[in-house]
Amino acid sequence: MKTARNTTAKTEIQALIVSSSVALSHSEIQKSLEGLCDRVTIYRVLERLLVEGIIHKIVNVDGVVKYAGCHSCSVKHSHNHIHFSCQKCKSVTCLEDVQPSYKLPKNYKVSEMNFTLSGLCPQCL
Amino acid sequence: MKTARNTTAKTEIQALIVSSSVALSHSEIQKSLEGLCDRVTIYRVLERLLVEGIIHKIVNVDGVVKYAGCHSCSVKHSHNHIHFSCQKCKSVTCLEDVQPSYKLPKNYKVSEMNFTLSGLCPQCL
DNA sequence: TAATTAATGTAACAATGTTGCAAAAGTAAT
DNA sequence: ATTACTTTTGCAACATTGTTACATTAATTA
Repeated sequence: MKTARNTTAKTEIQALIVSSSVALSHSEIQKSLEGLCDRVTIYRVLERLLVEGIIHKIVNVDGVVKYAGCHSCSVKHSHNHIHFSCQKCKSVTCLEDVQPSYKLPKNYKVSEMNFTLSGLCPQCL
Repeated sequence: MKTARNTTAKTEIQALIVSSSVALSHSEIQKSLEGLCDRVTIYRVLERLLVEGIIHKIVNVDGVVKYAGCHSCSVKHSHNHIHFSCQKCKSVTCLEDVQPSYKLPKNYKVSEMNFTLSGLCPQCL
């Protein structure tokens, strides 16, 4: 059977993302790790953490892909929360408590939601 | 002064996007044009159409960048509408009538909204 | 029709992401 | 601790998407 292994790369990357208050991009992670492992390894570890449900992936409004830890998914793994993207410092934050409402268009079957607000975060305001 | 010129590339690309019921990606546009112009020209024409406010840019939840015509922006150019992304046929549609509501988090200044619902579109349902 | 300059094609480059394969490193059993 | 097994890694190569510089082409105006 296939058993997952705990490697330095995985441990470090996971700790980095989970302890961060904002979502991190691949290149930001790479910079933080300072050559601990290869570029490709980071991609593969991220993929693994996604599958394991430890982190989730966010495509920002500018197309930059970021990763954030799953803080409130311990019981049910869902990501129907708003993300806030700061136009000044480029940070992406999960606003886990904000649940938007909308009138469901007919004949559409919704299975996922992706809601990002852009503007200025509290730090940049 | 700088005067815009009507070229074949611009005319064709604009017609393609405006007449399409779904948002189109760069590669989809390139396929449709069948070598009418270079890859780079398409990027430049798209940039021009964006600046002129004829089309708008959508970054889909999967990170694919798409372009759609501005149908209801004749008076005021705003794009605070929902987009629907079909997980089966990969189409992205503007649901211009749907306006979501949400409780604004304090200390955040919102200037833009990006809301995409994923699932199955009427054609794929 | 000629002059002006916007727009294009080409080539080169950068960033991001994926894949195949051999080497390295966890894990479990001896 | 050593061995055997197989996951994970590093490397190289490649694909896609997007940008930039520069010479050429072509749209507009006089």
